[in-house]
Amino acid sequence: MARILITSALPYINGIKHLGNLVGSQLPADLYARYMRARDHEVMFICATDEHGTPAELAAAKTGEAVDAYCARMHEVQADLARGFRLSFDHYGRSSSARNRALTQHFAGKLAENGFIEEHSEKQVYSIADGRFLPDRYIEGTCPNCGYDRARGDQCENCTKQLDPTDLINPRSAISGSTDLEVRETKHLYLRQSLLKGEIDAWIDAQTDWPLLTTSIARKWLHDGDGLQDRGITRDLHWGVPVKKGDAEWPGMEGKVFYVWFDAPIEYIAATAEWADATDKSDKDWERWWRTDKGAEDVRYVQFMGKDNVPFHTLSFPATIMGSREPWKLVDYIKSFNYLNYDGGQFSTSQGRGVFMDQALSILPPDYWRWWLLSHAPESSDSEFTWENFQASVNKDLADVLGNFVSRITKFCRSKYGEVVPEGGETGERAAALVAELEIRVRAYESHMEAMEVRKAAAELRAIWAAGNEYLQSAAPWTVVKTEPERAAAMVRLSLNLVRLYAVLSEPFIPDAAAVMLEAMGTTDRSWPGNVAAALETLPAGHAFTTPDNLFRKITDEEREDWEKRFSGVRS
RNA sequence: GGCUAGGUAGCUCAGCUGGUUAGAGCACGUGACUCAUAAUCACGGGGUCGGGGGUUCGAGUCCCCCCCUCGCCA
Repeated sequence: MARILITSALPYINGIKHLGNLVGSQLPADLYARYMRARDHEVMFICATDEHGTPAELAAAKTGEAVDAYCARMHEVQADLARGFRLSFDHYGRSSSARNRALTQHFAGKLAENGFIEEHSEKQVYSIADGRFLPDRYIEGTCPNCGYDRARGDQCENCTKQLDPTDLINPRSAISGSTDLEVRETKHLYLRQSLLKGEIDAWIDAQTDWPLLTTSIARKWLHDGDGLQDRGITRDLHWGVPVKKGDAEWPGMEGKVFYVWFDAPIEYIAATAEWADATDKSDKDWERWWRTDKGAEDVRYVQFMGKDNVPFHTLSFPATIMGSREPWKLVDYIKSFNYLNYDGGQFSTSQGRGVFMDQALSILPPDYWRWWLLSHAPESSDSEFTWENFQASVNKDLADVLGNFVSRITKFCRSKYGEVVPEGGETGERAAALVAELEIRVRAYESHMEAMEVRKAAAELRAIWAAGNEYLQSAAPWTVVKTEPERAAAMVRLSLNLVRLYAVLSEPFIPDAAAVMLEAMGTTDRSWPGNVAAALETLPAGHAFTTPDNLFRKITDEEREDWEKRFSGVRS
């Protein structure tokens, strides 16, 4: 039994995520976690909402809530949706937790002690009306280069010229529109990543089994231009982790907070501590996942994320951990995803384009979405969601291939033998061939799951389902039963056992349907098939079962057209 | 403009270090079956592997040039 730590990139707090966000990290991470648990490994699966920063403050201001109340509410909304999609987090934490505050301050203190923090004085624009400093994106004005009147503080979107906020003509706050601005001197902390460049470089070089997508992004940032740059880790905001050196005050940094990218990944660790708190465990229990001096040396740590998150996880977060000079666990494998497009364009949170998690669940149960998203995960390149493809995939794979298999065998058995696994007879050559095929396919499925080859695993699982239909079709118990009822009984017995096997194998993809299948088969035996032949003798003759309702319904053309229209525009 | 990843059957995609007639699922056609959610199973049609050069006995697979899509960066 191995110990596997799994984290999914943290969804930002300001709003409901779309299906592209879901398939880019949380969903494949859940697939992997469920599979590893099914294989009897000890799994810690962690996710959390990323709550700090200006976007959260602005979103709260819009709804008229205090920012902490807004975050608490939105956390519940997102946690609810995660449950709705059956995401099996051991803990769904919050980056605004007390644990993360303490841990973030602890890391900052250690980094300072070890000489990896530098104080910089800089000039920034302060808005008197808003009572705050305005980061680059939150100040607008006229571009001195081209005259475009909505240039942002960091860049003019019209002529692409890079700007300093102080260059803008007639600058105004993008938050309130106020022009009552002044330039103030402010001090910030920088993480001296440049000093760690050699160490990070060597570490990346050692990751020979990582996908090119991951290492090439890291190398680009390490080697381009002047190499890895130091980064500011503090901001003049109210909402965030107060800047402290461990438990101690940080002179000159009063009223400032850590920048969100610094505290967010630390939340992976803090959320595990939150898990311990929530389940009445001790510090030891979470530290054995994260501290290599306290039992984590045999943990395999896998991170899931979209490609946009790769730089933070290959450079910034490792720099934080390495620079602490404490024995924290570094990631062992990063699984990154490309983007999912929506019907010829991009999913867009800001424009409300695409299908969002709450909308998806309002029209169909989670298994339908899980199956389509995972079997079309954007692994090797960006992939595309279309309603037509979704309908075809769900109807064919889930309803016709798997659902109908369960339906035809349980109903046939019920009408000929009653709702009991029939006894007698011997299975023949066809059954032996089926077992041999499944033995090969199940091993292939396992190796794809272990390698996190999500699409390939889905394709293999589908082939495993189809093998059951092929067997039934060629064995034809409905014909055999007329002349040799015992031989037909053996075929039915084998097929009912296939239903249980399918439930066990399919659970990581479609947990609800798997639960229904197991319940219908009247068993709680979820043991993984070490040997397919043996696994197909789990339900003995005389074992009672029930005939379930259809596992999946089909999506009609009318529904598809309706949804296509409903989700074509902008979310209201 | 620089960089990454792509451009393979109508659609969504596989094709590792170059090697027999280029694969899968869906869609389409024909047949079989009738237990089942008008489901299933078998067989078949369909591609000059973005374009052009080159290396090689042999290239979708390597090299060069060009075109197109997507993303990141400046």
